[in-house]
Amino acid sequence: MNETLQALAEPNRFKIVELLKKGPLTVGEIADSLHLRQPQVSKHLKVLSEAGLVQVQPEANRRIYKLRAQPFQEFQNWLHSFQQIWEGRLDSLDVYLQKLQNKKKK
Amino acid sequence: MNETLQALAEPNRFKIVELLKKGPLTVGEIADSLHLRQPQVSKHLKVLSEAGLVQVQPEANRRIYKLRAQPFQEFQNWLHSFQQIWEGRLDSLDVYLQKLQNKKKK
DNA sequence: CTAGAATATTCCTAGTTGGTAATATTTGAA
DNA sequence: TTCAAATATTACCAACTAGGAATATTCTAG
Repeated sequence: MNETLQALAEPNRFKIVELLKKGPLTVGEIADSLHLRQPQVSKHLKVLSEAGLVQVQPEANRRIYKLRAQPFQEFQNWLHSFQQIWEGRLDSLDVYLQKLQNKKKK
Repeated sequence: MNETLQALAEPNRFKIVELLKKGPLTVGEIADSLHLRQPQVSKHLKVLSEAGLVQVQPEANRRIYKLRAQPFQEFQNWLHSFQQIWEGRLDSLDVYLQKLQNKKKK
C-alpha cells in the first residue's frame, strides 16, 4: 500500500501510469510521449514494476509495459474505508470537545 | 492530486491519516499514539494541511485536527477511471502486437 | 503578570532520489 | 558475424526532505 503510494507520488511516474491507462506501450513510446530520456523512463518503470503497478512483456528487443489491476483495486478498498466516515460521523468535533471538557474536570 | 499523493506517500503521514480516521485528535495525542516527537508531528500536519487532507480547529492552546473529505473523494474519482479498463480491455496485448506487426510491414 | 503546557518554527545534518551521461546487453537485420 | 536499434544499468551529482535539537509563540491558570 505504501509502496504503491510512493511509486505514484512521483510526477513523471504518475504521468506514465496515466499514459498506460490508454493501453500497453513500449519504453520508447513512453519516452517520446512524455519527452523524457530513455534511461529515466526505464528507471521509473523499474520502480513501478517493483511496486507491482505494471507488468512487462518482452517482445523481440522491445518491452511492452501495461498496468496491473490489483494494486489499484486495493487502493479503492482502502479509500472505501473512508466513505463510512463522512456519513456516520459528519462532524464529531462537538463530541470531541465534550471529551476534552470531561478530562479537564477529572 | 499529485500533492495529495506526495503527502500520503510518507509513512508517518500515512499513519497520521489512519489515526484520524477514527476521529479528530490533537497534536499531542497523535505524537503519543505514534511515538513521534511533537515538532515532527506538527511538521507532518502542516504538509497534510497544505495538501488539503486535514483541517484544524483551534481550541484553547490545543489544535484539533480532522480529515477533510474532498481530496479522498477526488481520489476515488480518479481510481474510478481505471475500473472501465480492467473490464473493456481485459488484455489488449494481442491487439498491440498486431499493431507492432503492422508498423514493421509498412 | 508569571509559570507552564501545547504547538509551531528555525537551523542543521544525513539519507534518499531524480536527472544526466556513459556504458552494457539483447535482438533483428543485412 | 557485424551493425544498429531498444532497453537496462552504473556512477555521479544536485535537490529535496525527514528527523533532531533548540527556540519562539500562544494560551490557561493562578
